[in-house]
Amino acid sequence: MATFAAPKGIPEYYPPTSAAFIAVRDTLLRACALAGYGYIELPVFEETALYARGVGESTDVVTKEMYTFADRGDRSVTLRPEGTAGVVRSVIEHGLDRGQLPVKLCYAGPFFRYEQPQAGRYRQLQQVGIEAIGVDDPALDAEVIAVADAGYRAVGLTGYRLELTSLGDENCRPAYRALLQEFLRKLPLDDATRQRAELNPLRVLDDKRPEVRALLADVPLMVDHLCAECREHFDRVKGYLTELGVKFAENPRMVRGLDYYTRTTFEFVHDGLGAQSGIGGGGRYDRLMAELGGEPRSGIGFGLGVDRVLLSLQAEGTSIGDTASCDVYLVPLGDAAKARLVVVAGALRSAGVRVDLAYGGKGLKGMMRGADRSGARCTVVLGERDLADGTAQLKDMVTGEQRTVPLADLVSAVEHAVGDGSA
RNA sequence: GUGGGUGUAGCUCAGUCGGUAGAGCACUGGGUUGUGGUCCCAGGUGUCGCGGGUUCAAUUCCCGUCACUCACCCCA
Repeated sequence: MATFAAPKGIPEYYPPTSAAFIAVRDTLLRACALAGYGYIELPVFEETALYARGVGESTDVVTKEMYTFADRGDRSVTLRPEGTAGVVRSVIEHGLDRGQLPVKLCYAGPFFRYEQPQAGRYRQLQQVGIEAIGVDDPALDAEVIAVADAGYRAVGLTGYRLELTSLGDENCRPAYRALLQEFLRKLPLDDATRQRAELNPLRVLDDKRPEVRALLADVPLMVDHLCAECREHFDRVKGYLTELGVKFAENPRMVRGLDYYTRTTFEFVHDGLGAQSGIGGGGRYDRLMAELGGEPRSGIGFGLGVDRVLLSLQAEGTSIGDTASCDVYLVPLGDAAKARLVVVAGALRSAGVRVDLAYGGKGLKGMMRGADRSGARCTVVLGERDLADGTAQLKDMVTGEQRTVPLADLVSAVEHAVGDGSA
């Protein structure tokens, strides 16, 4: 009998670890909500041209990493490789930028890139992201970065750092690009790198090979060739971050893989992860709205990798999320007791208490073991003797203390026990 | 797409210098016929990734292949 396996490179989260996944995703989303970002749920696939034009024709993401296929109507569609293009498309399509600006949106979900999987790099990756469109105030750049930082701290991460730079804009980048190319052409580079220098020269700055790094010792840097406007914008972003207490380091050689970035660009890095050390990143994309056919509005946002945050937490030895499957575990001895506890379970669930019940024909010891494994704070044991007395046994699983409560008061007694942590 | 590593029980792995295999964890029951966590006892499962070669005999050696994994590239 042939068996099935999940597609290559796709992580799955099931209990008990799914609790941490949910907790990280929701905590990051909470950080976004705290700053006024409204949730947007987007299609998981879009017209291929949206990404080709939005992300950039020359990027690796577009040229070799997209899940592209023809639908039954022979339209070319692509599983979303990132979130920003879809958000911007939706903003334009629904005129979300006609109201008060900036439009502030956040999202969460799976993204897809056809890459060779390795530690921390998956073909289906989970991101939480935000986009703020329509205002180019440097205070907004600082806010976006601070929201990411707050999110990481809220999930309990400590060992990460923030790298920051400015990529300039359409006024100063073309001149710098030409300057950089001129510099690179004089270097003894291999063919592949030479080709990259012509196509996307900024990408060469990111080369990790020591011999290439050595050649680049005196390479001209964008931050030294920013126009006055970009210079001031960048300085003010840094000023706001300092006032916010968000620590950062300038990395003038930072390169992002998506073409739409302008001006402020940042990346959060965690050193406990191995080769794939970026746990989140983003930046400003002041030309994307116009590029995709909308009003020429600025924008800035980030994408945070939920999978990599989970790996980072693991590397730090930190845990997050409640792995207990219920608050109360009900243990019936006999059919009459079970009939009664099934009803109690329903009543408790209506009251918002997480309840599980021992099913199957296990002995008391086995059912109590089930109670222990469930992580429940307390257990209700109901047998024939209790039933005859009109009572039940309520046991605190931490202290081991057990007391008798009238069946009539059971629901409120359990609510109380679960609420204040003592039976 | 290119390299290295690894494929043995549900999981983590040991092992067989060639004679068809074990431990821990997990699970179930019992010790305790109405009480979990610690302890003790008992219980089961494997086409040893797949295909071929050498051999009396291959899970072991050889070749191929697939999968997983780490890394390059790139990114979350």
